[in-house]
Amino acid sequence: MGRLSPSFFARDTLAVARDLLGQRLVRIVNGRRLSGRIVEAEAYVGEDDLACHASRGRTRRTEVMYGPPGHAYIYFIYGMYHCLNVVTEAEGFPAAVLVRALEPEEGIADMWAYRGCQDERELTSGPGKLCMALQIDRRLNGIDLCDHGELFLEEGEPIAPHRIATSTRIGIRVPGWAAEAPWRVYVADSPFVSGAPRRATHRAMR
DNA sequence: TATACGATCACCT
DNA sequence: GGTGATCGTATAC
Repeated sequence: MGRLSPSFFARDTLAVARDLLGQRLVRIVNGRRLSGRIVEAEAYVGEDDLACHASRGRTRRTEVMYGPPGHAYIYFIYGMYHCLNVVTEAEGFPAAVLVRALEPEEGIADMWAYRGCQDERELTSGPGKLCMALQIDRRLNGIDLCDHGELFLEEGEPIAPHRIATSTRIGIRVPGWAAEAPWRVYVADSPFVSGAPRRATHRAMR
């Protein structure tokens, strides 16, 4: 399987978010492959987007988002969870896609152990959950996903456009348009998106 | 140095 | 529907 290349990520962030649906996130742990197809993602775009961590400028934390596309921006949140993003757009412009949910494929037995849950839909149906299931933490912050041995992205089958829906981003409470921007994309009929099962409230993309 | 809070989750009613 | 856990980060003193 081919890996996604830097040119895939050096594009408009919303386009990257949409095109990441169906691609395979792969993590190697103890020589074993843990993987799943991406079914939910969110775009965070530049300093003008108040929901984006870079809205407060360039700091040690946000440094990676200003760097080259295709690198991993991994942050620690709520004292106990990690979230995985992929840096997008040209180097120097801070933007990234948050990977919010996967459909588990390989290494599911290992994911059970790392997650300690009973329902397969709970393994990777949220940004914090998928980082637990795939043993992703800040030690991997800043790595190049296009050239790394233990965390990378492989080409998967594309998702048909009529299966893709959009919504506002989850957990965003900021003033202005950022809270209303429909920059979450997900596979509408997947049981593995966060919060599923849910009623479809947003129309599919054209 | 001190403090408030978050791109979440699990468990409660 | 609601809330506590738990700590790095940004920001204020």
